[in-house]
Amino acid sequence: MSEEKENMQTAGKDIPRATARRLPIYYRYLKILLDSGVTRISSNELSKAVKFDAATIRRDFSYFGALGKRGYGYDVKELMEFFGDILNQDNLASVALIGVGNLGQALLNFNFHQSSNARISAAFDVNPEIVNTIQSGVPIYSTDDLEKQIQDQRIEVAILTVPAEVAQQTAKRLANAGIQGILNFTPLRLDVPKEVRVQNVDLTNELQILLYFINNFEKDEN
Amino acid sequence: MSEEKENMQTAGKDIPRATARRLPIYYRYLKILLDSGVTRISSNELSKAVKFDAATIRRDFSYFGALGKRGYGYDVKELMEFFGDILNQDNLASVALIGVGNLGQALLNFNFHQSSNARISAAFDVNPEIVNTIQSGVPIYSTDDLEKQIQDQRIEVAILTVPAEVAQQTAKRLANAGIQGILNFTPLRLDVPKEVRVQNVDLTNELQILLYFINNFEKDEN
DNA sequence: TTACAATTGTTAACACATTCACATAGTGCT
DNA sequence: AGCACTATGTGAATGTGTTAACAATTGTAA
Repeated sequence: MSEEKENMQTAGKDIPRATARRLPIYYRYLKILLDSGVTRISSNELSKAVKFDAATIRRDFSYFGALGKRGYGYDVKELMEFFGDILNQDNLASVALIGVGNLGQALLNFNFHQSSNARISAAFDVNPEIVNTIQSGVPIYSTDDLEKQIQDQRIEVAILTVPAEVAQQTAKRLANAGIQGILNFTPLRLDVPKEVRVQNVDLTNELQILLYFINNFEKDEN
Repeated sequence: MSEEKENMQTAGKDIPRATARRLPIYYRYLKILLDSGVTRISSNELSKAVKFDAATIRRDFSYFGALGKRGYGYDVKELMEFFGDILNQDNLASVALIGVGNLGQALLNFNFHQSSNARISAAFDVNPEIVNTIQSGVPIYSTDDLEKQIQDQRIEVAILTVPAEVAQQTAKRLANAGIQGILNFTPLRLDVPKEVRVQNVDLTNELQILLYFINNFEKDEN
């Protein structure tokens, strides 16, 4: 297959990864600002809220064009709507949750929908006691029906919260079923075809990193 | 060579952040390898498992001295023990969980202890129905007792899973109580004194980033 | 013992990310 | 309308992270 790396001008330009990771954070704060009646904001004020350097914020915004006004700042509503478009906020994404254990259960309750353009529309587990029930408004299917449901419901993203032992084989099935992205909560580094994007969320790791920094740097920057 | 121990003790300051973030991942895989009887490994083999470039792995290891042998690779047991020391694996850290809601509950069950040197030894909540009970072996205290318990139990790290509305004020109390690190699951960017380290885990964000990249046909790691 | 294959440790180049610093352009006051 | 501010957008400098490439060194086999 030919990879169309140049063709991604669709919604944004060639946005640096570090900038992309900050977009949802900007978006969230802009929404808060708008809700509390703030109509304009400067990069310096925003900097205090989101804790990124003001120059970083201005540079980030500038990748999308000249969104501000010199001597004035940025119009909150305008900016928020702009980022809303980039983040596809008017388009609800259906997400599958694979593995309804402790963490899976919590994520079902978590209600991503409230704070993002995504919604868990199907969950899967092997436990016959919960299969075919509805938890937090989400139907639990048997893992046997993984491929069928993903295709029927046109689900593009999966949240993987299965035990480590079955993580790799499940990821393979997800990839075969046409999933485009996996939010991976297992500690394994998944092997997937290159067209599938994996975003790792490794809770044990985050805690260990925090402990490492505390033990090794008495005081330092964030 | 013979000053390996010294390197380990003093290395902290010079280790790049990016390297530090990979240490727990190396450690985990080395443990898996050791458990399955593997005694030696090359940077290339390890690269296939953890999905970092082999040169990156060698560079990471080299910050701690010459841990391998040319033409041979790395001794799994030696390496694992070395990283175990760096990550303070023989020293169990007591962690407080603040906020026993959906996510907090899941993290209580999660049992960090099994896969790391940390253990949740106290949890806090405002809900009188669960205060003074024990959940997953962890006592739930009233949030009123936050400062007292943290100081009595010499807890240095807190996992913050409270509602966003009270996140900042709780963080302030944690900082005042002498907490050194916060694993922040709330969507807020906390304001804390510079000696307190914050590690943000923003679940909605991770999902949004994944969706953004999928929608914009890009492909890269983490 | 010597030769060969394997694999490290590291230099130098590159790539990505952040920040400084300021010309520029627009705001808002009088 | 003019002037003093303000805050953007960005070139240049700096900082951080990754990777190609290979000399150096060791294990292993004959």
